[in-house]
Amino acid sequence: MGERSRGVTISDVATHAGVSPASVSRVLNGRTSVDPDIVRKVQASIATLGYAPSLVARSLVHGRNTTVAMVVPDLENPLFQGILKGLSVSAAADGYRVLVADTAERVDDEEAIAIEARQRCDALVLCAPRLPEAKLRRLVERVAPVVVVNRPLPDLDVPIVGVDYVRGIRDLVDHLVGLGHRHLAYVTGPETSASNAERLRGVDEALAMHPSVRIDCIPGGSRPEDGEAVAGAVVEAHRAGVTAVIAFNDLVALGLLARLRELGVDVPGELSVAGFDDVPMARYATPRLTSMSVPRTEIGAQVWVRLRTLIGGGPAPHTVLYRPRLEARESTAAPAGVEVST
Amino acid sequence: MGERSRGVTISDVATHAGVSPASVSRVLNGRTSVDPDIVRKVQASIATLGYAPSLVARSLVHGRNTTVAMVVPDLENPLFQGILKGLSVSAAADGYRVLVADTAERVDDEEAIAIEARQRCDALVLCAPRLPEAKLRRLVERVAPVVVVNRPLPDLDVPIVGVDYVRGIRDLVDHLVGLGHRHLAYVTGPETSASNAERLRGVDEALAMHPSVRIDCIPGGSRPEDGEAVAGAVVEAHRAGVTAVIAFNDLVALGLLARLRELGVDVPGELSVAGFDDVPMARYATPRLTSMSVPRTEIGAQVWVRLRTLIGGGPAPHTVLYRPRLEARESTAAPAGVEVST
DNA sequence: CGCAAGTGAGAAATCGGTTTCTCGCCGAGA
DNA sequence: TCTCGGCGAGAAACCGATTTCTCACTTGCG
Repeated sequence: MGERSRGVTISDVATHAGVSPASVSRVLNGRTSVDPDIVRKVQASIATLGYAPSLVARSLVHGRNTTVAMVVPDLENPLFQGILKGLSVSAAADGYRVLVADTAERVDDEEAIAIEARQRCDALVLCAPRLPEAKLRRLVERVAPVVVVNRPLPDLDVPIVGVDYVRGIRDLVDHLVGLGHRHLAYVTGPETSASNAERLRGVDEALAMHPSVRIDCIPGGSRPEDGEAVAGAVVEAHRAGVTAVIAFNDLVALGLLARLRELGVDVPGELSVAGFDDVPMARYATPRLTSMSVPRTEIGAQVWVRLRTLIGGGPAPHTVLYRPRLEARESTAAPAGVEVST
Repeated sequence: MGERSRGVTISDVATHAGVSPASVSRVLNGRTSVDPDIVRKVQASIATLGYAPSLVARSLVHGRNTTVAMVVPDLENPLFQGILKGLSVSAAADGYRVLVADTAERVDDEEAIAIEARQRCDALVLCAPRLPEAKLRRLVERVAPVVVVNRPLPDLDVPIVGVDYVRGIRDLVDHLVGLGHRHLAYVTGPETSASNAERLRGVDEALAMHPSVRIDCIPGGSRPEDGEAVAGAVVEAHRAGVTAVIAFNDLVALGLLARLRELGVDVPGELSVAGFDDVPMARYATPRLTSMSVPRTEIGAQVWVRLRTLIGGGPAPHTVLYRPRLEARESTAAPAGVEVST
């Protein structure tokens, strides 16, 4: 595969150097000591013939690829991009490469794609926010070693790296309530999304902690278009008393922000808007978008740490949840007519 | 690798079914006709044992991986993300997977990374906007089959898929001149970037076509931070008479836009701003950003078409350049005091 | 000086499949 | 009835490395 000269093999090198293939292999891997004379001859032959060992053949012998796969629903999602980046860079430091498998949001193909991808690699990273939990559990067992991203899977010893959306939403609500808001709205994500369910739990918990606060739900989505589409409903909610809106994620928030401006709604003067994920563009929005920051590349790095342990035969590493950090920017402020008390 | 049961091989299946490994292989691949009885027995055994053939072993025999690699300087760049998406989806349709190799902008490692990535795969996609041309030419020969993205390489029969930045800039200048602007500024990209060089050629050609127009260059960069950083210089240029700014890309333009707003500059009232690439967020900026749209995923798809031809041993496919399409939005308008004539 | 231990290099087995080779068996035509 | 062609299945070679096995040759110590 990797050889440009259409196939110079280890035997070719051996013949050319007048030694056995085994010796060439020894020189290459330096496991045992070999006669300096042979080393020199072999190295010369390698250089002359332009030999590069076949990684496939090596993989066959060693039973591993030094490759891992990452299955994602949509490569265009900034969250997964960040994770991929972090994973790919960390893995590279250990000589591993990452293969991507975009399921194009087709939940039905997800299982097959994951299995196929797994066959090519030593391990798998699974980002499957939409896959029903039962299916996911079955799948996870089949494709071990595997690390799951952003899905709680109680009672399964699969390492998970995720974001504490529940806590994140609570913190975000706290921020808004602290500013003086009492009537909020949450623009929901895709119904089947696991992380949307988490966020809804966050909303519930926040309500429990702030009995005087009300949070309405507005059906939304996960992309900027959804944010634009929901702007009308948001304006209505605003008329009904809502003073702050939390969007499922930043993409939705950014779409919403753009449309609100066109509708003449002043953010944050009339209405506060917050997103989630802190995508790179959030801080360049108008107004700069308040968001909950999640360490995308750090998550990717942590995924790699766990994957590496599993590949090495180590015990299942612990699950880890990152608590999002509030990035308070311009899009959230005290509601009209409320003095900020400090 | 892919087998969960720690290695059930084709021989195990053969033994269990009471036939030869060769027959199992025949059943699996269906090349020649086999006794229906054997087929049934083999399939039963496969199901019972939960057998899955080793793709590595297959690769060794066939001499190919059904995997291609894509080398990118930075996975966080929306352009490369789009290309990766398009490539990955198209390749998947033909049973190929894509391996990513992020060089983290380290030009010096690019060559080694590319070669290593190539060894694992059947072919390579090279995105190397900063690699010096001489090095790139050498590299391209070593890693064939390869498709190059966004780099002109005259007199080398390597298929290239790219964007016609020269033409794009010319069209963008035309747009601004058409609006009435006569004094523009171009915020440059990274000095070593090949596509920045192309854009500069576009600037030159535009100047040649519009003798009365003046275009100043302002050293910039490729990220939003660079756009913010350059805002001061842009304001100065504005004072000196510049009425429209073209940024190296959308990221820079968006950063610039955010900072200009803070500086109290009205866009497009006082100053028009345009970007390049039409990243997803461009249309949600404030004001919605005028940009030159490049078909990111389509480029990825075209890369795959060419790669597939090369892998199949076909003749080097033709190079293709996409002409960016103007997406005129709110961030560009006629300069103050100029009536738009139509 | 002789024998055991140590060293290093080639031969051969192995990884897990595919593909070619070979041969037995069948039916058809002479 | 004999032979030739065709077909199908097992045996064996092969893909390109690594690793174990084997053995000749040193070396060291008694």
